[in-house]
Amino acid sequence: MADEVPPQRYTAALANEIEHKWQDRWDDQHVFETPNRTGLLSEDAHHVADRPHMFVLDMFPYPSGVGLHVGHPLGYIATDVYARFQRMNGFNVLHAMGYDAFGLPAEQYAVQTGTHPRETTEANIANMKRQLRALGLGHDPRRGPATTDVQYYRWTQWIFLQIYNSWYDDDAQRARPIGTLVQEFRAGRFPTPDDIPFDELEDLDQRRLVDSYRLAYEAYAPVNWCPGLGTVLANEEVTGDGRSERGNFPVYRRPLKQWMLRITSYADRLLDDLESLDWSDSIKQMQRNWIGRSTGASVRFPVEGHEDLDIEVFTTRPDTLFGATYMVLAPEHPLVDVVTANQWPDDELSNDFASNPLDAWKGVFGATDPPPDAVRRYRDFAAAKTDLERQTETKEKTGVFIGAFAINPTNNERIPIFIADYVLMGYGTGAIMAVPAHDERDFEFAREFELPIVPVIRPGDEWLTEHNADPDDAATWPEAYVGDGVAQNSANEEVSLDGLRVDDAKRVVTEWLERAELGRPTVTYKLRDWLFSRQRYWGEPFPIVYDDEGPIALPDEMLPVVLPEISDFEPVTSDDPDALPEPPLARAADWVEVDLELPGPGWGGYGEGVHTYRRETNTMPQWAGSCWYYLRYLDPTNEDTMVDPQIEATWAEGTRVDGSPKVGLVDLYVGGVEHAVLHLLYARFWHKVLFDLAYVSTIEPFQRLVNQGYILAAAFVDGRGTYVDAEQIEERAGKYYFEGKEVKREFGKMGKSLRNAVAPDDIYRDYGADTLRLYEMFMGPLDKERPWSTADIVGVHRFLQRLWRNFVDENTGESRVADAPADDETRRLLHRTIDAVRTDMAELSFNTAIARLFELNNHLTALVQRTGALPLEVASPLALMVAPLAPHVAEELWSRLGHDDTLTYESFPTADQQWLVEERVEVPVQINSKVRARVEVAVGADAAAHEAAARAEPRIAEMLVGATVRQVKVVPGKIVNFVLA
RNA sequence: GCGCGAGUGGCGGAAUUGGCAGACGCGCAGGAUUCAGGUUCCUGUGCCCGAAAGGGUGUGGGGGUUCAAGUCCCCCCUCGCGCACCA
Repeated sequence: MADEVPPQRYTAALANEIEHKWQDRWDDQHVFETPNRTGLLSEDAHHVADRPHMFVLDMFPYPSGVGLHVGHPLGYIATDVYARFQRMNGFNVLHAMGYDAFGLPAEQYAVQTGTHPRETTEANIANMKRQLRALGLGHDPRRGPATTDVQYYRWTQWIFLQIYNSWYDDDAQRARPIGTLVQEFRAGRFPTPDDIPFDELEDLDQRRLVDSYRLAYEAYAPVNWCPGLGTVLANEEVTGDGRSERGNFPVYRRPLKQWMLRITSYADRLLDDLESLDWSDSIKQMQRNWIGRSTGASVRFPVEGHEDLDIEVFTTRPDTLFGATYMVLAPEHPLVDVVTANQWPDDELSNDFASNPLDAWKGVFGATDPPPDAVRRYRDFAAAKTDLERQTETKEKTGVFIGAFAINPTNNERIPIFIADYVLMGYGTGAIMAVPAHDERDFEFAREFELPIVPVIRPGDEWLTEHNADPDDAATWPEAYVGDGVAQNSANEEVSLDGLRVDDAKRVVTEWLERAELGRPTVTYKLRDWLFSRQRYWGEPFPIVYDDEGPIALPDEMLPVVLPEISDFEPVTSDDPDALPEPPLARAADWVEVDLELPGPGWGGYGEGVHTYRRETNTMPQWAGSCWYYLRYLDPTNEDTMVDPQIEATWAEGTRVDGSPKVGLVDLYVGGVEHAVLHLLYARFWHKVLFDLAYVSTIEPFQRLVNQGYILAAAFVDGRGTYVDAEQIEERAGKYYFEGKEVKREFGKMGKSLRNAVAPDDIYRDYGADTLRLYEMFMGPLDKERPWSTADIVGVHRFLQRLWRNFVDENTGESRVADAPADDETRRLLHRTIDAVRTDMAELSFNTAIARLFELNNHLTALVQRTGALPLEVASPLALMVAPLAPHVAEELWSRLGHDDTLTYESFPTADQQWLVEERVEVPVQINSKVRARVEVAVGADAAAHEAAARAEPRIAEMLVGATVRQVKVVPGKIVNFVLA
């Protein structure tokens, strides 16, 4: 069998031989080492001095211990094809791969086995590097740091210090060094405690005041505490049903003192600058939703019986203020305890309300006891609900009256105050004015609790007709009216909104609120500050120590703060939500206690002499290292600075796809959609801080983002609902069997959990790496999910075999390429192919580029069979066009054409216009829009010539006999259509 | 519920500005090579009628605009993803 295969056929064995040979050669000759134009790594810059620069980036991987499956490298192959293509277009392309190596799995493995996480991590990185090298990825090996390298995280710590030592100047809309804040205090721009001049404040007060403005600060605030992981988590790491994204443990809201980063100061810029990025609309929309900006007004409602107390609410519908008939506070709102009455109000209610609804307002929680007990009971009820219950439960409104009244400032009506869990403490002010006529939730609540519903916007006639509703009587309404309309019942002595449409009414009422000092225009965000500390071992230590008064930043010279060696890596985990976080580093006693002489700025008196300090024992979250790794790729060996600004500036040059100057540093960033809000938001935030502080010249990190689709694969479930190994499935007559028993087929993301992973090593063995690369690129558009089918691989493998055979005699190994001219038809096809492949590659449309190459190669197969030779003028450009996709075989063919150097830096072929223009073109002829014939006309022929040619076509002529031609439509070069009467 | 995306042969997928639907690949059928299987090469392959010529029909469903619609407009269905009491 195998012995009958021709000795020089392109089989897996030959492919592997070629692949190893070229991978070794690329390394030996440093082919993919990309020089900087200036600074470090610029020794070879003369090669590229005049080349434009391009930065092509992958989301770097976590070096997992289980190794890669074929779904992982999809994006890496795509960026590699693009990077190779652009190198051949004359760009100096930066393409490298680092490792996001801090994180839980290595630490959990360490807990189980005692193996130091560093050891596990390094072994995993080595294995992953081996697997990626086998794919032939053209990475600069000098530029891929691991976030766990001390020389890397030293700069992560340094960036933290920059953030810590900055404050956000809202007027200038940018971060500024903390020193300038002191100047502002001295100049009197910001208030000081008790209006004491800054320099007359106690040192400690100065320090506290300044600390409260920093972009990195400690806060005692409700955070996501996950006892199951033994750590706190960022909002972004908690799933919708209140569990940890990692490990799926329950998460509890608890007030704890933690490090926070002031990302909310950047909310507007993070939102607005999305406009200038070439990202998909869906990712932009996900970021917009996460930031959640809404504009409206905050309004202060006086509270009856509390002269100097107002409750502030936020609303996006200030135009409906006259219709506010009650108020709702979040159950945990701090003013609830102040405002709650001791007794229920008595009959006086019936003076203000048509009937006495007190019993309805008390509901089940206040039925028997006075308001304070009702409040306590309701709070217990609300707190006991998990987030999951809140979600799955029908959104039935619950709540209770707290016995107190606020005053609607527009009309001085008494409005009852409720607490209800449909108002969230975490958004706006944690209190709302309820306008049941024009808000669905308030409407439901009002119906439930028999509260008045006052229409202040007249619904459109269509809505009124449809619901058979009376515009003045909300009792006839089936639901709230939330659309546009004309304001009504909205006038007092100072202001009238009546007759205004919603937008105008908003403006007018907001102006009045400001004049009357009752409120002001306000913008709120869903985005919260970023919880930045974790109770883990395997992360970056903070460059922070404490004295008795609080945190102190270490000076740059004391970096890096190296992670101490300890033996017990285990965080204290528990099922008890009341357990306290306890970081493993706290156990490293000789590391935690440290004697230092700090050259402090003078506040707090910690600058003089050697003192004993305690180190911060929390570590940074995994996102810290991934926030800036792309910057380190630019200047990975620099020991003096994070990145040489001049080097950053050269890589920042360039244009967007549409030719306008780019605002983001990285030209193309490819990665998974799962980072839509986490990594991509955090990295943008850090980049903007670094921009404000003039460490980088770009306002955004990633100009163009492409999310590659997942690779799906068939997965099989047995009768018990367990996934079984997809490799052991037998198919018979459209049914699937595992160990003889029938199983059900599903499709899902390839991976360990569905037991449907395919290892790249198996594919190399059976087909070679070039085949794998080509297959992954041929499966479909990069950004679409696609089902893996090992059976389909033979298609691209056959292409490579045919390609090989067209160049090389399978039996003798001799070249079949001859320096003879190609015929015109072949030339035309070649140049059309070049033209199309160029366009497709530039648009990342690799699947269609490959299809074009198939067509050309199929044509050549017939040609070689007919003539016995492949013309050199076709062979050379073909090898070059294949090179980005299947670089090993292309290099081999190129060298067999007599070239000594790698083709990496050869020019990508350019189509000769002469061979793109056809002399004659075939045009379909339609009768009544159905194609009935085709005619050939000269290119550039006019409409009359087209019509004449069509009429001369025998079949058309026949069909036109005796028919009345009502109209003839001609689009020259495209179509002729006879419209008959 | 809101937002985004997608629905095209047996399968993966192609189709600038509306202008020959199904490129390319898999699979399938037939043929050549072969003792045979496999490989390789050639031919065919949306569906229906037909020996063929040819005809009809066809891009989730329904309507519309147009000489012409996968593409534009309106309504609906299904699937995937994200968000979800955000005031």
